[in-house]
Amino acid sequence: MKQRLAAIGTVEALPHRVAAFLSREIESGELNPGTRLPTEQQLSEKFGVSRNVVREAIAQLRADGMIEARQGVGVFVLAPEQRASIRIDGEALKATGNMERLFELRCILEAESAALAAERRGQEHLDAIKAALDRMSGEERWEEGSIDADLLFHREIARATGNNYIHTFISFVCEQIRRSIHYARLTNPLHDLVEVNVGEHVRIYEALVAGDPTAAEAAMRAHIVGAAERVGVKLPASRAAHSTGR
Amino acid sequence: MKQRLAAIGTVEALPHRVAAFLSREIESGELNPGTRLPTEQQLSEKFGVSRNVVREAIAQLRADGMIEARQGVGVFVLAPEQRASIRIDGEALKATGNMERLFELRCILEAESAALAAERRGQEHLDAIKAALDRMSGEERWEEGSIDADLLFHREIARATGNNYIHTFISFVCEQIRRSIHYARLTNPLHDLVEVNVGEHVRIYEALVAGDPTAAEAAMRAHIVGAAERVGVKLPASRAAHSTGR
DNA sequence: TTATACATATCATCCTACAACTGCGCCGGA
DNA sequence: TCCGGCGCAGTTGTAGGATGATATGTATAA
Repeated sequence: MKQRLAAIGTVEALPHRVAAFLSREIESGELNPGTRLPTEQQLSEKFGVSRNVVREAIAQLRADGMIEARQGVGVFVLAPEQRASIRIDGEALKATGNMERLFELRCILEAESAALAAERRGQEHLDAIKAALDRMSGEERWEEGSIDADLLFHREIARATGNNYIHTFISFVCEQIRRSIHYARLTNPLHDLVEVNVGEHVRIYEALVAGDPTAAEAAMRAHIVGAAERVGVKLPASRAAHSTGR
Repeated sequence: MKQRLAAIGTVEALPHRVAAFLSREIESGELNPGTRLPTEQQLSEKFGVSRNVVREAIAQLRADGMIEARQGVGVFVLAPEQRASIRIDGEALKATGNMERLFELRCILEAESAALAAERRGQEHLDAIKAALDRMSGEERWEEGSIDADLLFHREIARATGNNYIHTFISFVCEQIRRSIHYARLTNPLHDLVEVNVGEHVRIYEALVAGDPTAAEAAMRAHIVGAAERVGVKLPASRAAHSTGR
């Protein structure tokens, strides 16, 4: 039985499509943990691809810890708790495509990140943050380079928390933001208020230098609300104004 | 030029070993972002394996967003910030201090999540949360089933925020937590204080029913600090006590 | 009944060949 | 000299067969 893999116009690689198909089947619960997948032979016939392609697809799923292959026996679906690694990919988030929600998450993460950074930052962190700030200020308009510098500024703050998980998460969110910005530019003209943007960053930086968690958090919240508005997103007020004083 | 892959006693699959080798080279900075990897042919000769094995290794790295393959050109190293996915593997949790950092991240996400959920939850959300709570209470000891119910409780709260990004992130962290619990159980005996744990959850639930964001956030922070302590992790006090009153 | 040997199924690896794509240089014409 | 088309070499992508390694079930013999 041959089965067409979503015949989109895209030239996406075959292994990726097979992996995505199996992945959906597993996530949706059609294939319960513990069940055995069809053999490589059967899968290659089912999808109309070579076994080689199937093997690469399985390699991807196995790298994600979603399945386990036992030589001479078969390939089995793993339960979430016995997975060796976990992954979030950008595609999963793009589906909702809701910039407002993305900024909301960003606000949560970065506000706390700023507060933690204010308490824990060392001189080297301040230097790195300052360097990013300077790069940002040098730009005339809000171009690609200044977006880079902007996001670097935020990543450096995350790094200053000393918590690698926070750093990883914020880096990830920043990349999503970058893509959203690209998209937003196409739909509605951005207000290139460079000086406003830089001013907000300066206030965050000053709070970090002062080692004042409360001020850093407040400045960060204000900045993200502002940044959201500049790309045409309005955050719910209740959360935006949340816990600025503790 | 043949090169021996770390000849550990383990019978780990060849593709995994190749992927690990390349991964280390990239992480350590020996291969800068933008540089081209040797061709599949060269790699297969270098490692003394077939090209097929090399391809599977590359497939894994590509799934991690670490490299990018362009047909007819070559395979290139991607910069960390342009990776399309984030991944954390279980081994990393065993490093000292990682669990503490993980709980710190969890505290940030879940505290805000609880506050948002208190504002936005509908009746269906409350029902789902209550169902998880009941399942948890039914258990005598802190067994696998109650851990499932516990994490489900938290995921349902995340879902009640109506923000899919938050839900995805918290689900991700929850899986890490599950694993850290498994690991903690092996090293030090857990205090099976079921009633304490359930009590903390009840207080969160009540705050959600009441629609009180402040109380929900406080209850969640108290719970996570308590949960961390029960697996032998002490969160920094400054953050644990943060902004419980706003 | 039990234990050993065999047959089978399946994944793991290797191999060769070809297709698809890219970049670059060669070559002919204006 | 300049320029554009065209083919060639190199690289990844896909196909398919062959063989080795390993686990599982089965049949046979003691």
